[in-house]
Formats: sequence, C-alpha cells, structure tokens
Amino acid sequence: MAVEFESVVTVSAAKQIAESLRAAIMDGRLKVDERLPTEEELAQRFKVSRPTVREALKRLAAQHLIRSRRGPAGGNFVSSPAPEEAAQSLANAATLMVAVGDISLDAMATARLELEVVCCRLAASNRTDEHLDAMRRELQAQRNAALTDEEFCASDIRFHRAMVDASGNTLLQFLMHAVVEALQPVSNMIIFRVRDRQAIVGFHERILHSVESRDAETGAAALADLVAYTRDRYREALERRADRTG
Amino acid sequence: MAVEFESVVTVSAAKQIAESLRAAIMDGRLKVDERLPTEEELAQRFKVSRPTVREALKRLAAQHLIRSRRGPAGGNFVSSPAPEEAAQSLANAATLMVAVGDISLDAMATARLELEVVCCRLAASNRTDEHLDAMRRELQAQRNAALTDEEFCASDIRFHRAMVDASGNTLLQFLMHAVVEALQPVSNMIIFRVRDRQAIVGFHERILHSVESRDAETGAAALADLVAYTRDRYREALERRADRTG
DNA sequence: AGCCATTATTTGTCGGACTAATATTTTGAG
DNA sequence: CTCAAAATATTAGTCCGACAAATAATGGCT
Repeated sequence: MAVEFESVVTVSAAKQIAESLRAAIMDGRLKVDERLPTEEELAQRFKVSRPTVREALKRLAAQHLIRSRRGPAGGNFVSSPAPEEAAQSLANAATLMVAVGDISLDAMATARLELEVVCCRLAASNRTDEHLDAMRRELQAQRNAALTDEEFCASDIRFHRAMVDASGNTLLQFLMHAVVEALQPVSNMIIFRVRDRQAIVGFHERILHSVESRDAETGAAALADLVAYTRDRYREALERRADRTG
Repeated sequence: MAVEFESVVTVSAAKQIAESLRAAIMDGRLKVDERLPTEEELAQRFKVSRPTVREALKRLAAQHLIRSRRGPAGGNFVSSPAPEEAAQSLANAATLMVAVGDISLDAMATARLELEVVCCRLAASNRTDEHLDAMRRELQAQRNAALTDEEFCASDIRFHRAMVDASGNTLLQFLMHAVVEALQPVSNMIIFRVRDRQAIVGFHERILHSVESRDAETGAAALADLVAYTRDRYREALERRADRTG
C-alpha cells in the first residue's frame, strides 16, 4: 500500500478522513477494486481511533464509493459506481427536492418532456431490435386490463426506460432513469381509470412507432401530448383531493 | 416525537437503521428541519448501541439527508437537500463513471450538447436581465488575456451555468450543473492556447446573442460548433499525450 | 436590568473487547 | 497421495463505557 494520504489535524476527524479518501479515489490514487488498508491500519495512519475511521468509511459506503467484506482477504475495497445505485441516489435526491419545493412539478414535467424528446430522437437513430422488443413487451403488458395500478405504473416506467436505453447514451440513461423514477409518485397518483390507461397506451404506441420508423418528429409530438395529458389528469387529481379534504 | 419506526431484527443493523430513517424522511413521516431523537434514544428504540446508531446517521449525513449540531438544542436534524451539494455528489458520481469507462466521453459530449440546446431554447424564452448580465460578465472576464487557464475554465463553467440558469428550470439546472462540472477535467486538459480561448469566446458570444435575441436556433448551432471544436481539441490533446508517453 | 460564569445536554472521539464471517491452513480419512 | 472437513487466522461488525468539546439555557453577581 504505497498510497499517501494527507494527514488530518484540525477539525471533525471523520469527515476529513472521508474527504481525504474520497479525494484519493476521485483523482485515481486509489483505483477501482483496490483494497485499502485495514481499519486498524488506517486508524494508526490517521492517528485516530478505529470507530472514527469506521464513521469515515461509512460515509464513503453511503456514496457507494467503497464496499466491504469480512474475513481474511476481506477489507474495504474501492467500488466502481454501480449506475443503478447512483441513479437511485439521484432519484431520491430529486424526489426530496420535489417534496420540499426546490423543484416544481411543472419544472419536472417540462424537463422530463424535453429530455425524453432528446432521447427519442437519439433512439430513432440508434435503436436496436432488442430495444424495440423491450418496448413492445411493455406495451403489450399494458394492454392487459387485469394489471393492478402499481403493475401498470411499473410497466409504464419500464417502457420509458426502454426508450431511453434505446438512445444508446449511457449518461442520458443514467439521468433519465432517475428523473422517471422520481416522477413515479406522481404517476401513481393519477393512473386509476381505464380510460386513462387506454389513452396512455395510445401515446406509447405512437412513441414506439416513431422509434420503429426512425421518425423522431412524431415521437416528439406524442411525448408532448402525453405530458399535456398527464398534466391535466394530475390537476384533476389535485382538485378531487382538495374537494375531499375541504 | 410521535414518529414510529419499523423495528429491525435480522441483519446488518446499521444499514437497516439508516434505511429505516431514510424511508421515514422520504415519505414525509420526518419533515425537513425536524429534530430526530437523540442518539441515545434511537439506540434504545432500535435496540442497538449508540455507535451503531451513529454509523447509520453517518450514512445519512453522507447523503446530506441529516445535519447535526452539538449541545443542548443540538441533535440530528432532517436536512433539506441543498441543490449544490446534491449536484456535487452527482458530479462526483459522473466523474467516476467517466473515469471507469461506464460513460464514454462521446456519450458525455452528446448528452451535454443535447441538454444545453434544450436549456438554450428555454433560456431564449425565459431569460431575465439578471441572467443576461451574468453571462455578459463572464464573457467579458474571458476576454482578459491575463487570466490563468484555471480561471478561464472556471469562468467558462460559470458562463454555461448562467445560461442553464436562464432556462428557469431548476431540475435542468441541477442536472446540468453536475454534467458541466464533471466535464471540467476534460476542459482543463484542452484550454491552453490563446487561439483556443478566442475561438471559445466567439462561440460564447454567439450563444449569448441567441439568448438575448430569443433566437434559439442560432444558439443550438453555436453549441454544436462549440462541442465539435472541443472534441477536436480534445483529440489533439490525447494525441500529444500519446506522443509524449510513447 | 444586564452581563458573565456555571451547568446541563448532546454530539464527537476514544480504547478495548467481543462477535461474525470467511479465506487459508492444517488435519484426518479414504 | 487426494480430497474433504475441521481448526485457525484475519478482518469487518457490534457493543460498552467513558471522556472531550460545543453550546444553549440557567442562575448568580454586579
């Protein structure tokens, strides 16, 4: 273990140790899957106790920067960031920001529309048969009236994710998965009527067809219609809720 | 403190406690700025020791879900997610994914272009004078030849952020700040020649003008040119580096 | 009444001990 | 000699108990 860490002296040891290790990982002094010293050794090196080191490690673990295994040949390892977990964290943050009002639902809706239009255009040129199949599968599933609302919503999300995946851009996938996920609570609120489902399936058919035929423009139109429709249904749902409560 | 937590029994106590608290925060049982029980009390409630509770709390702190203060009237408080910090986390994750190859630079560049075109279009219709001023200020700063490379890069980032902010969409701001940030290492690598600076200032002028005159199309073109230019300079930089090392 | 010292409360840190998991080594049987 | 099972060593996970540091509230002093 030849990696050097800056020594930490002043305040809030755990936080600074975490920061020091994080920096070491970020700028490549610690590589992915590399094992870092044992907690005991780190404690000696940073001149703190093991619990303090552990708190630092937990901070990193919470960001999925390290993973740990017990036993000999165990230890704490630099973890390559799993995109799904990172997307989950992002989705959580976005959900909270919506809940607290930092992001308005309107901003979220327009952002989603704009981003999905971009993905749709890329998908129209980069799609593969696998992606089309995935979209078709979800669309077929959504036609099943026996689906519960939750199942329908889940399939809805998978459909959009499949379209995003078809764009072939991993960064957009990453961002969009989180955005779509963060919007799920809203979707859950408004999908409950058969008519709504049929309408949404109709939008999805138009989207799928646009990607199939490599015609991004109709896809953009379909997405715009879908967002407008969703917005209206959401407003209605809010009014109904207002009626019930007062 | 009337909030109930599910009791945790089976495995990995700290992780489950963190998850339990996180869920309580996410679905609103714990509201922002609310103080949660003392560590002692949580330890009793979850039937674990205080260090274990602390590890759970550190996990949440790492995700900026809670903040802590010492002293009476201190404690652990639910923290409203600061967009900048969340964006920083996202940027870190993105940087790592680029470093590890989960995201190709090409994917990153196209994603950035597409997203910035979206932001530019929104900015053209939603911009305020403050946003225009911010963009003008940075542009003026970039004309100063005395700037160090780092200062020029920083101003470059601020210019793009100002344009993104002008879109008026907080979610896009949030995402783009992270994307732009994650791209900084690349920028740092290629900005070193006076000619490059002049070219980039030229692109920025076109972008600013398009937002000023509410003409999104020319802005999109300028952004595309900027990305293409940047890509070429980056390829050259890579070749130079290859020459030096081999 | 206003200011300062005291105090109480809560997180931060510590050291050590024990538990649980697990890879390695040793041992034993075939 | 081979292979499997048991012992062993190593390492993270948990726990306890205590003290340090920060800080708001309290109470006493001027």
